[in-house]
Order: sequence, then structure tokens, then C-alpha cells
Amino acid sequence: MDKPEAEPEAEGPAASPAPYRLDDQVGHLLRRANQRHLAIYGRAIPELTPMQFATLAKLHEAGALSQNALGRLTAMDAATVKGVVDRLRKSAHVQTENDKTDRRRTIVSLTPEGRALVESLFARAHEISRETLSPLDATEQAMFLHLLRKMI
Amino acid sequence: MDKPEAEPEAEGPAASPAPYRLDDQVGHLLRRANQRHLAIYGRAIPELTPMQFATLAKLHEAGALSQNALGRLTAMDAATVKGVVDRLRKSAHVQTENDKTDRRRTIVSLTPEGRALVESLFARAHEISRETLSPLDATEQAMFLHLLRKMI
DNA sequence: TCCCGTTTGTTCGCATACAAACGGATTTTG
DNA sequence: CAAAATCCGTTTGTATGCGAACAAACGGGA
Repeated sequence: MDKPEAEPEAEGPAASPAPYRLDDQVGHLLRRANQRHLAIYGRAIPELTPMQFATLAKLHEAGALSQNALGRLTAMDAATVKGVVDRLRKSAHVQTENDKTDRRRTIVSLTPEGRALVESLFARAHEISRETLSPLDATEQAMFLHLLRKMI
Repeated sequence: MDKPEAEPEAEGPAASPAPYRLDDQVGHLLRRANQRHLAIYGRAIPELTPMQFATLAKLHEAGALSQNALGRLTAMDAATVKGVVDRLRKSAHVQTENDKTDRRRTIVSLTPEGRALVESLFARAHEISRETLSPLDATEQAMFLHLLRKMI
């Protein structure tokens, strides 16, 4: 029963390889879901880029952080963090100082303006998450978030 | 019973607004899931960028396409398509020609080298999708893809 | 036929992303 | 303690990704 032939069902040895359809691939779907989310974000909060907002939100949540720690907590590359922090510093939303105990570190913290701005945006930010998930009902939303977390 | 106080459960009138935790937001989770996928991709197919592969795969699937059509089918901005096509043309994986009937259009098609390359990568590409979904069991994978599609 | 709105492709500018390489600082280890 | 391994931040280079502004070309209706 192990003849390498005539096994039309299941995964026969010479089964035609499933065709590769871009629209069926997780990666493509993830990318498009992300694109849709970013479009919703851009409409709701045009004054800050997504990563600039994420940075302010994380600093508000966790307090002053080194650039590296900030990168880990926001899932940003060190090189990317630098650019974001540079621009936020230029717009006076964050400030940086040298760490007294570790001279390699640069500590980033919110300025009063940055704190005021991010606090004023939390309501809109919640709305963004709500709208992004809006095609799903409550049960599906919970399931989706659960599966997303499990996949990371 | 409508005193604006002492209502720890439910959503009281002055309910403390749900704190904004970055790690709880769909956008952040989508971004991280995408990052993880891109890391898996990069390990499996280092010779082409994700969008270069997506472009070749779509051309293989749909045949020659105008740049705009290619952009719509791969969910790429027109400006982004140009850069990707330029690089693929430089590496001789695609070629372009002028449309006879519509002089605005640029038709993009696979070269023999591009076709051979993309066909040789389909197996690895399938493996990438499999690995990306591997933290989920079969039922969860189906559910996840279903919810992702519903959200787009 | 001529005008107008749309489509297509291009260019510019800005903001992620990440790999790789580097110098300086700190920590681990032998 | 000194060497080795790590960590932190920076810089460079390449590749998306998108908004905005344009020019050329198309299509339909007045």
C-alpha cells in the first residue's frame, strides 16, 4: 500500500503543490490589516506619527527610559528609536539627559508639553483601536486579540 | 442611586477611563505580528525583499500587469511600486514595455530569470506561512485567517 | 471638436525599519 | 585584576510606505 502513485485525495506523494496565491498568505493579510489600521490612525491623529505617539504613550506609562529600553518596550530597532526620539526632541515633546551611573545611557523623558499632548490624545487612541476592530463582533474581537498575542 | 461616586463595577458615569496600555492595542499587536513574520521571511528568503517576492509572485499568478494594476493587487502605493519595479528591473527579474493602446501605461512582466527564481521559491514561501502560523493549532489558524480577512 | 474629470506614472519629502559596522562603557569571566 | 563578552548609542546604506504635486494621456459629453 505504499505505491508512490494513485492517491488523489489527501497529500499524495506527487500531490500538485498547492498553488501560491498571495491573497491567501498570512503575511499579506497581516500587512493589509496593518495598512488599514495605519489609515484609521492617520485620520484620527494627524499631528503625530504612529511611532511618535507610541513612544509618548510608553513614556507616559513607564516613566523615563533609556533609549534601548524604550526600543524594547515599543518594539523598535535602536536605529529607528534614535530618529523618532530626535524628532520628538525637536518638537519639544521629550527631553534627554545623561545617566549618572551608566555613561553609555541616554535617558528619555516626557516634557510637560509632551505629557499634556499624549494625555489629550488617549481618548482618540482608544477610538482608533475600537474602529480597527469594528468589523468584528465582541466575541470575535476577544478571539482575534487572543490569537494575535499567541502568535507573537 | 445616581450619585457620581462609589460604583466600582460596570461603567459608572465618572468611570476612570481605561488606562492606555500600548501592549493591549490591536495596532501594536498587528505590528509585532508583522515584524515576526518579516523576520521569518528574512531567514527563509534572504535573496529577495518581501515586496520584491510579492511582486514576482503576483506577476506569476496574474501574468503581465500595468504598474497600477500591480500596485492594486499587491496593496502597494503607486510611488512604492515604482521603486520595487525599478530594483527588480535592475536585477533582471522583470522587464517593462509600453502599452500599445494606452500610452500612459507601463506593462511589467517576468523575465525567464524572474520566473525561474520565483518558482524555485514557492516551496520556501509556503514554509514561511506555515512557520508564521505555527504557534496556533489547525483550528486556531483557520479562525485567525478568517478574522484577519473579515477585518480588511 | 473641445473641454473636463480621471487615470497613470513620476518625483519629492518625510518617517519608519533593519542590517552591519563602529567606538566607548560596563560586566562577566578566567 | 585583566581579557573577553556584552551592552549602549550612533552612523551608514538600502528598502518600504505614503502624502502631495505634476505632466501626459485617456474618455466622455457638450
